[in-house]
Order: sequence, then structure tokens, then C-alpha cells
Amino acid sequence: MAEKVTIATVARHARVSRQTVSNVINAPHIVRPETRQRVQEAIVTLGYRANQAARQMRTGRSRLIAVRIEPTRDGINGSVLDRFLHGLTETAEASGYRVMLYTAADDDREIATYGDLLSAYDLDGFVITGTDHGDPRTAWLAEREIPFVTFGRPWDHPEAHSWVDVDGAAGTREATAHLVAAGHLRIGFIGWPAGSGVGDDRRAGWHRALLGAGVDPDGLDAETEDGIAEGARATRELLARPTPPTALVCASDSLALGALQALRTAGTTLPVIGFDDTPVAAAIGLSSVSQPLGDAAARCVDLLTDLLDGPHRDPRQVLLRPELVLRHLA
Amino acid sequence: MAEKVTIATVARHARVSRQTVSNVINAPHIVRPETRQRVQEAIVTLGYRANQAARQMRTGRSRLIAVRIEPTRDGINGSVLDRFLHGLTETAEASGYRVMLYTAADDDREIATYGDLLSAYDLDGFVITGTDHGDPRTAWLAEREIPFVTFGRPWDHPEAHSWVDVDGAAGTREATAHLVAAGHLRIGFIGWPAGSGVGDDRRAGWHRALLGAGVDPDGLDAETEDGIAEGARATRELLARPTPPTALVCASDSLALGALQALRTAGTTLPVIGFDDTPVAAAIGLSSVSQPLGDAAARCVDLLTDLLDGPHRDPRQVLLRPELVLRHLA
DNA sequence: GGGCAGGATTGGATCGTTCAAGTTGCTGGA
DNA sequence: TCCAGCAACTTGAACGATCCAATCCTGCCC
Repeated sequence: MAEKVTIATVARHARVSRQTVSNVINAPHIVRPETRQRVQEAIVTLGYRANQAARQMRTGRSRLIAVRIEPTRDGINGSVLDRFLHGLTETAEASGYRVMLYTAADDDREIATYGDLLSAYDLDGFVITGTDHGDPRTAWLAEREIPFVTFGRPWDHPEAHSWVDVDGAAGTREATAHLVAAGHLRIGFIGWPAGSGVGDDRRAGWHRALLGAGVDPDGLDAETEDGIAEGARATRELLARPTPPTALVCASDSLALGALQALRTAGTTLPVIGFDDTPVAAAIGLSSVSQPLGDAAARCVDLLTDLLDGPHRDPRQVLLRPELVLRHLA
Repeated sequence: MAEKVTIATVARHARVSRQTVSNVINAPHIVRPETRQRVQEAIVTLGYRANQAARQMRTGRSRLIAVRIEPTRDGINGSVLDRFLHGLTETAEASGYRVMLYTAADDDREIATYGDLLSAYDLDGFVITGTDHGDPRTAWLAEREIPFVTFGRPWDHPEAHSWVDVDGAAGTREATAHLVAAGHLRIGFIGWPAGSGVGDDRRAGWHRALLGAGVDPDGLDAETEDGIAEGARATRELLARPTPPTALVCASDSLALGALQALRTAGTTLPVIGFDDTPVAAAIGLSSVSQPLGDAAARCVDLLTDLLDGPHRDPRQVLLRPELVLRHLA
């Protein structure tokens, strides 16, 4: 069992004071090169690592960022957050930060957890996923000037804080354009009920693409909650309309999967394009709009470390383009 | 901006000393009930929360456990770890612990990360997933007497340390028995190459079930790496044998998915049962053996907190039974 | 009423680090 | 010669909790 190596151990070994060792670590330029060298050698020889708890007590900074892990809902969309989380952990490590997880049943309890994490662990910042109109969580954090970045736009006030998002409209527009190029005109859209920022955005992309192609989107749109069964129901409903669509763009892979099931049951085949490029889409050969989750996570960490360490602490925004992944089903 | 509430603030407010407040928190029984009451009220009124960094400096304990987050490999099996992680975070929170994530490219670098986490953050313990024969990580931790629990058995030395695992053999046995009960005799198995603990275990369950039903398993077994394409190839190979199977049990949902694709291409249908009950299986109606991941995570936390706080610090083991989830494809 | 036992409470030291305020030694200008 | 000015390094104090040892009550018994 190796004994604890503290800054004092290093100082003794290099025959300098504790503070000089601290300076070598935190402000190397004020230490004479030969002394710096000697201290650095001692650090390596002894395998010294700064104790974060002690550092944190003095500085109030922990080099820890918190991310909420959500319950895996329908299991399909959960994988999106999973991939995001992995990217986040990797990039954070590269920047010298570590990721701490928390769960919360609802917004109120999530806010309570913020207080807990901040006072107990002196968390440096938060990455918030899945924001919505008038989110109380971001308001709480902003009020207390606690650094945070959201993955997802604040739809009400686009420049309220730092965020990273994926241009959903661009994704559905590209998907729709691809179907137009393949000769389709009556391209249906299955999306979520109006009112959610993400859902409205994805619908808007399809809408604009159709208008751009000179097609009237009227009567080609179905609104439903997310889910496989819901997607199937919406598809049957669309097929029963006077002029049914000849291709489908969906706001999620769950809906697209439901659409495929409904089509199979109805004995029809139409091209279907989903959204999120989940493992399920890959597994069954469903074309889908893929979000650059690794990139998004990396940019989140960038923006957050900017807020924490950077010279310019103004909020910044990043909008990433998704990519249409074509598979044999469209 | 609320100012910092320390143990001294609480002490002043309740007109007692810091030590008494500390006692109320850590050893309530030695404080007179009315004093305890007064202090507890002060804690609530002021919203006091103990600063972990300060506590940790004195006690050397951080109430933090570390879990590795793996790169999402084929995306299907990744979800297993995701669900496990969620359960872990929830249960840990309930026991007053928080989960910290780390990544590592290989075993050596993972071990290097252990040292980092331990000296920088004074981590209390580790939950290790995906152990294999002669794992260097568990050896490293055991040597230094660092508390850890694995999700997955140490196949070489069953009682070397605390672990939680799911009885894979019981799962494949039940799947096979179900197919036998449905009238099948020549039930094939698609599994991984011999040598991996998990893979051998799952194969053994199928093997025993067939023997129990009086069927010779010879020639009904295919070995392949994990993956959809690999599952499809193995299936085609099995179908080409002199006496092809009339039903299939697979060691993973990826393999099962490949099997389904191969069967569809071949214009055949056979009942197929997968393993892990991933979202993909649920989405396409594939029957699968479901691991109780939430339970497993909770037991991992239980065993770990036992090692950390408990009176009995001997390693303990937990083997959970999986459950066969039947869907329309079998 | 004094002494005593026992538990409740107090003050001081401590964990490892960084910040703030020194101390030392050297250079150079008057 | 003297001292201002600076660079390089050292020392003492502080962060907020817990541990330890000493002190203070309180009730009880003789």
C-alpha cells in the first residue's frame, strides 16, 4: 500500500517549499526553469497527484460537471442520450474535467438536486439535456449565475445562454428533398403535437422542403405522441385519407418503426425516413437522420469550459447539421 | 446569491458548538433529544448541506463510486450497460453515494485511471463491468484492498470478491425448454466462440436443456463473433446442414437479429429467441431473455456499500435469474 | 452539601491545497 | 554607498469538516 504523496512530500524531495510546487503546477511561468525542472522530476518520481478535495476547498472549484441520466423511456430514444453521454465523458476527460451523474424525477426535484450537488460537491457546471419552452431549470441556474450549457435550444430566448443543438429542420428538409429527388411529391410527415420546440422544428423542415418543391403540404401531416403504436396508428390514418402520401418522413425512429409495421400490415411499401439514427434503425435497415452526438457533446464541453476557464465568458451558441443516412428501406 | 452555509453557521444559529452539529449528523444518539431537535431545525431552516470536500479531507472518504462508460459498440448491446448505469445511479443516490464516470481504451489505461481517480478524488469504490478470465483490473484493485464489485462473475475464482451476475445458463435453458414445450426437438444455438465465460455459460444452458429433453445437441451448435452479419452467416450455415434446426436460441439479440434476416432472405420462418431483451428486440417483436438490470445494479450498490460501511466486510455474491420475454416471433 | 460518575459540550489540531503577505538576494540608478 | 525595484522563493493563514482531549453540567449518592 503506497503512502500518500502530498505537495509537502514533493516539496521536501525537491528541496523547495510547498508553494513553489503549487506554482509549478498552477503558474509555471513564475518559477525559474531549473527549479521547475527539479520539481517536475520529483512529481514524476513520487507519482504525485493533486488532491482535488483539498484544492477544491481553497478554490471552490471541483473540476466536476454534472449530467442528468434519464430513465430509459421507450428504449429506442434512450440510446441518443447514451451516445451523447459517452462523448461528453470522453471530451470532458480530455479537458481535465470529470462527469458526475444524477437522476431526477421531475424539474422541481432536479432543481433541488442542483442545490445539493453545488453545496456538497462544489460542482463547476451543468450540462442540461432536453430543455423545453420556459424551462424552470435554466431559469434557476441563470439566476444564480451557475455555469451551464444545454443540449437543445432555449426556444423562447435564442441567446439567453450557451447551447449546442442539432438543426432538426435541416435534417427533415434533407430527408424530404431526398424523397422529392426520388420522384415523390405527396410526402407525408408524422410528428409530435405542435408546441414542443424540437417537434415543431422538425416539422418545419419538411414543410419548407415541400413548399420549395411546389407541393402543398396540406393534408399530408399527422400529429401524435411519440411511440411505435402511435406511429402505426398515424400511418393508418394517413393511408386512409383521400390522397394518401407516397412516402413518409417521421420525427423519430419510434414513429418510423410504427409506420413500417402499419405498412407491412396493410400490405403496402412506401419509403420511410426516421430521425435519430438509433441502433434500431441501423438494425432493420431504416434510413434515418443522424445527429452528430459525439460532436455535440464535445462542443458542449467546449462551451462549458469556456464559461469556466475561458477569457471570453459570454454565452455562445452552436448549431450542428445532422446527416441523412440512407439504408435499403428508403 | 445565497451565501455559504457552513457547520459554523448552523452552530451559531442553534447556539451550540460545531462539534455538536457534527454529532447530530454523524452520531445522533449521543446528543440530547432537545438539542438534536434544535440543531436539525437549524439545518433545515438554513438549508445546510455538508461540504463533501471538507469531510473527505478529514475522513478520506468521498461517497463517490466510479463506473466505466464503454464506447457504444454495435449500438444494440450498448443499451444493456445504459440501463444498468441508470439503475446504478438511482440506487447509489438512495444510499447517499454519487456516480462518477470514466472512460478507458484498454485494461492498462483503465488501471492507470484507477490511480488517478483514487488519489485525485479519493474514490470510495468501483463497479466493474464486463470482466473476463484473469482480469488484470480486479487483480490490481484486490492487491491494494480497494473496495469493488463486479457485474459479471470472476470465472476463475468464484469467491474471490463481491459480484453480481445474471444466470445466463438458466436463461438459455428456459428459452430452450420453451421451444421444446412448443414441440421442437432440433433446437439450434448460435453463440460466441468457446473461451468467454459469459458465452460458455449461455451455451451450457441450451446444451443441458437439450440433453434433458433427450436430444443430442451435436451438430446444432454454431460459433461466431457477435454481430448481425455474423448471426446471419451462422444461420445460413446451420440451415445448410444435413438436419437443420427447427428453432433457434441465440447468445445475443444481435445474433438473433442476424438470424431473422437470414431466415427472411431464405424464405423460411423459424422461432428465434435472443438474449438481453434490447430495445431492438422489443421493437421488432423478437422474444428474448431479459436480464434484471435494475435489480443487478441495486445489488451491486448494496454489496459495495456493505464493503464500505457495513459490519460484515466479507465478499458476497449474488446470482440473479433472467426472465424469458415472449413476443410474437417465438 | 460535597464528591463523583457519566454524558454532553467545547476548543484546538488536522487533512492538502492555495492565497496573501512576507523574506531574501540581486541589479542598477542616484 | 544606499536603497528602490524586482524576481524567486518561503511562511502563515485559511477553506469546512472531523477527531481528540479537555471541560462543563447534571443528577445521584452518601
